[in-house]
Amino acid sequence: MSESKIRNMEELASVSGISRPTLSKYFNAPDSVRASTRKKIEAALETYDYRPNIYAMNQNRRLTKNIGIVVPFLADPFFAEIARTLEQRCIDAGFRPTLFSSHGLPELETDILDTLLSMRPAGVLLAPLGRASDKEAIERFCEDVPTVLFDSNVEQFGIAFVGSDNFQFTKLMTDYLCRTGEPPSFFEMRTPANPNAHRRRQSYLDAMQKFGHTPQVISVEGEGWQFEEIGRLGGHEALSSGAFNSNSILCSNDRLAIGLMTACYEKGVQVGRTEGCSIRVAGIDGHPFGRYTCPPLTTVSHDYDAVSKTATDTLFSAINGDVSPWKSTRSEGKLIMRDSA
Amino acid sequence: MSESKIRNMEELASVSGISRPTLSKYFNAPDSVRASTRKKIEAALETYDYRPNIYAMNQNRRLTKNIGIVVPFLADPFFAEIARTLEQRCIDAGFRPTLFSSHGLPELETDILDTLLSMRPAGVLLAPLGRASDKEAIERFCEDVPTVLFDSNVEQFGIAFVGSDNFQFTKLMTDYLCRTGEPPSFFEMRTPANPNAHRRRQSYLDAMQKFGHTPQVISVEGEGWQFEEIGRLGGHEALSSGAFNSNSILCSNDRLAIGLMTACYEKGVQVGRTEGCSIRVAGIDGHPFGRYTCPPLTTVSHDYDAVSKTATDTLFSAINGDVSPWKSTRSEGKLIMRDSA
DNA sequence: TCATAAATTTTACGCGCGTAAAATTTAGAT
DNA sequence: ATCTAAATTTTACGCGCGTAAAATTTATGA
Repeated sequence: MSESKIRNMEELASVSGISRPTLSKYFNAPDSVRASTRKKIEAALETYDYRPNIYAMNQNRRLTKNIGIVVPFLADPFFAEIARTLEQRCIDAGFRPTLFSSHGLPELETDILDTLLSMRPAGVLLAPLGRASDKEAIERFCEDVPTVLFDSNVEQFGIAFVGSDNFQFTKLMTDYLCRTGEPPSFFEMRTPANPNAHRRRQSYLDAMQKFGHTPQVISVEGEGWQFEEIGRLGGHEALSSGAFNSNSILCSNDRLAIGLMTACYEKGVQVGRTEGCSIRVAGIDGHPFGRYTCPPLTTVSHDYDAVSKTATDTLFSAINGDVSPWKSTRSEGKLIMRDSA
Repeated sequence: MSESKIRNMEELASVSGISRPTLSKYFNAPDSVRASTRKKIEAALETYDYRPNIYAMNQNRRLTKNIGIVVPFLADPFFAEIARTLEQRCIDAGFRPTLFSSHGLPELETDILDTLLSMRPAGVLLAPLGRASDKEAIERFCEDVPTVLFDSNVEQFGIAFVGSDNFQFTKLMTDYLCRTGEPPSFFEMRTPANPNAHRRRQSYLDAMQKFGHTPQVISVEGEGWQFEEIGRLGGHEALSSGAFNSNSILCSNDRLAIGLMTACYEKGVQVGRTEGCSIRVAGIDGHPFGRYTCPPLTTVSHDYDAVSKTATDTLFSAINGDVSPWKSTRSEGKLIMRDSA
């Protein structure tokens, strides 16, 4: 009943009859103390409501339980979703994830790495900005902190890369489009933020060649992460000038596709694969909102579970001391057939 | 040249010729030391690359420089955007923001408050889940930590509430729809996650009465934060049964509107305000993707800047000791006229 | 009952920095 | 040159916990 708040482990030791070092051991690994001792501690914990001071803990621990999760652009639902999954896996494994978004800004990305450095995290899951990243800063960071890169690869930094197989994604969709209609043109940003874009273009070219079709790549201007707007403006221009050789358009990513579809709407061009439609539009990424575009967007979805599981498993085993050579894992995607193509 | 890393403030003191307490003072407020001293410190800092241990700092400081930002659902671009703005303002003010998302889960929200408690933050910006929140947990939390609630209000907890004027939002849109076409029906979730929904319905009812029209509220079933899907399914049902008395539909929020528009598309119902369209759809929130729906969504946009500025200013002055009575601030929204209504 | 290993307690030290009070130096003005 | 207030240094203590080593207790089996 003495609801006097416990201030520190010392006080908890006196009221619980357990020594402070044993309490310390308990908080770091409840199973490392005898069952009877654990019972006593947990009983005391219910009466007294005490929680260790994380700053004192982290100051003295060799390694904190913190894990940093960094994504390039959190307002993109794709990253929001992958971040959510990663976060949950870290919590389940007993770590404390902290989420950061670079908001598309290279300086901010570097600042975040700086902040992370001072947090002395056990590990970091980093999706770099890509082209705009300060690669030297990332390299230096990876030397100090166990880091798994995901989504987009930058050299062979960190302990591993985990992402999606962009070649398989694009080939899958190119294949589908060729089988069900005209071979597609490819719609992309000329200077994409994300290096995956180059793999996607190349994979499109490879697939078209393999199928014996003539490829066409439409590269539109635009910088930054406002992909929808870039797609819309570029789409207007391409449609006006009759640039598309095909009535099937494969977009480098879903957000670009959403923008292109808006341009089509604004130009009165019917999108879809049914009668009366004059253009098919497909994307890549499995964007959560793709289901609700009009028409719903045909796309290739990332395997969020596989990517996040591989990324966290790799990081956790590295934290536990497993030293394996640098490795790249790329998950396959699933075709999501909807009405846009 | 002696690139030997500085381990702590003590070592920096010896190499810089400045005493440790003065260095401590510098790191807490660079302007609090003499200009000449600051020069010396900053010169040393460039040669030796040292950064204070945040855990040791936070352990001893009366108050940390941490600020928690909690949103109910980060995959919603509205919250991603407001979180981004808040984050930036905290950084600019010299604080260290940490971002959390409840992911729509009440237990997670409580866990986050627990985590925050152990971080001893200087303050917290909290957008609660709403109806599903553990109100007692929030109340207890607010007693211990200076907290500004935003987006959706829960009682009069914390030091203030900052949000949008949902009455003004809804009235503005209702007014617009009445002036430009048939008075709207109102489309909402029967059991909304967010309490703002009730204000919006009430405001719709008030406005309709004021304009002398008969209101109609369509409440659709569905739980959780998958608003688009709820809107789509509810939309299908309403369209099939001919439930709508009006050809103008005001949706309680943009995501619901996006779902309804998808339902319209799937039913072959033309949305828009031009010739040949049979239904107008409007939303509320200024959702970033509303510009790219087909047709683009007419909506009322939050004043992100005003909300985030008021929220952070309120919190910062509270942290600085200003004790003012609980206050609620609600910013007005701007009508964004597009093609859907 | 006794031996043995495991768990726990005791004891002691250190982590890196905040902070307070007193002693000293410095800057700016007289 | 002298004075005064501000800045700085010195000195000293504490924060809450990790961790190591030695001493002690406990559990388990023979």
